[in-house]
Amino acid sequence: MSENLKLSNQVCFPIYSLAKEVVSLYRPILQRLDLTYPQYLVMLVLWEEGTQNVSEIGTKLNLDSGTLTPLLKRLAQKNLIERNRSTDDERIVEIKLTASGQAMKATAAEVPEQILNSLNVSIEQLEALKAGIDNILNQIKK
Amino acid sequence: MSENLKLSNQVCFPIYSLAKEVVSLYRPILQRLDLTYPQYLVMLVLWEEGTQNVSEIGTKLNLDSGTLTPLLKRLAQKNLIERNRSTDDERIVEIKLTASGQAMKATAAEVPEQILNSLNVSIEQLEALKAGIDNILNQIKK
DNA sequence: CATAATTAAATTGTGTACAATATAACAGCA
DNA sequence: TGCTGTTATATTGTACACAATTTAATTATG
Repeated sequence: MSENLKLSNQVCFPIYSLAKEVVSLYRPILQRLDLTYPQYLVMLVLWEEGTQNVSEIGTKLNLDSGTLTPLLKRLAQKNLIERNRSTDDERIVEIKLTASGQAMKATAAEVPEQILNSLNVSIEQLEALKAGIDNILNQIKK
Repeated sequence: MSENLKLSNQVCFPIYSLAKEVVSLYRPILQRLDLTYPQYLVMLVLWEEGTQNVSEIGTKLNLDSGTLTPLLKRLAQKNLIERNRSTDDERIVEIKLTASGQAMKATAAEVPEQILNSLNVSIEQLEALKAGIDNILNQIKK
């Protein structure tokens, strides 16, 4: 196989591995908040943008209702969010932070710093990686 | 939050998204082989390196027995591999390609090219991304 | 040699992911 | 109004992913 052809394996597998590594870097840090990484992503969306419906969250995180519905039920069970059918359009479920969910934002503010520390990489390296990834993500979406 | 602190989210989420995108690029292509991406990775290891035991595969792919045992049982059910306890050390399960699994190697040879095409990115961009990812992966492992 | 410690897989339980389908609600229109 | 098509979410089924535990086999040690 030519070197160019091997390249797809040599890039795709590291992407797959890196994503798992990143999630496992978050795991011990988020454990203190009793959150998984996808749950943390949902909370980030709600902290940044306030009440959202399921499909808005799904669009922002690239997750469908088959993933989000049970995840959101778990967040509701932890009393971090409320799930309410819109009275306006009863197909829509609005996801709203509870006081407890809102309060968690302050504690969670430490997470990025802890991740940056455990990533153990220079800002320049991160910027370069981000540029490379954004580049590919944009190409793929076309 | 400072720009530097935001950076971890701005890098980690794209990594997580890109990995999912990559797997979903493989999905339609691997579907013709009736393989998932993790199953394809296991087959690649066996095609490249021959008979391996479970933990050797796990080390190479960063997967533990909780993931591999059921995955390998599915590959065995498709008659692509055989699972045999080593007579030498009965704790060890040797994973060996069947004739059918070996034969699939030829068909699977087209996969990298199809992925490269659907990635729709220049070799240079891929090389740059690979360098960035390998860099971070090495740092994290320390 | 007997027992303790280690090792390799398997199992169990929880939590994503996503395709396919189902359900209910809404919108457009004859 | 009644029907049709669309939309938003939920459900079902399959397949990872990994922590924690279990089981069986091997190795180390007194």
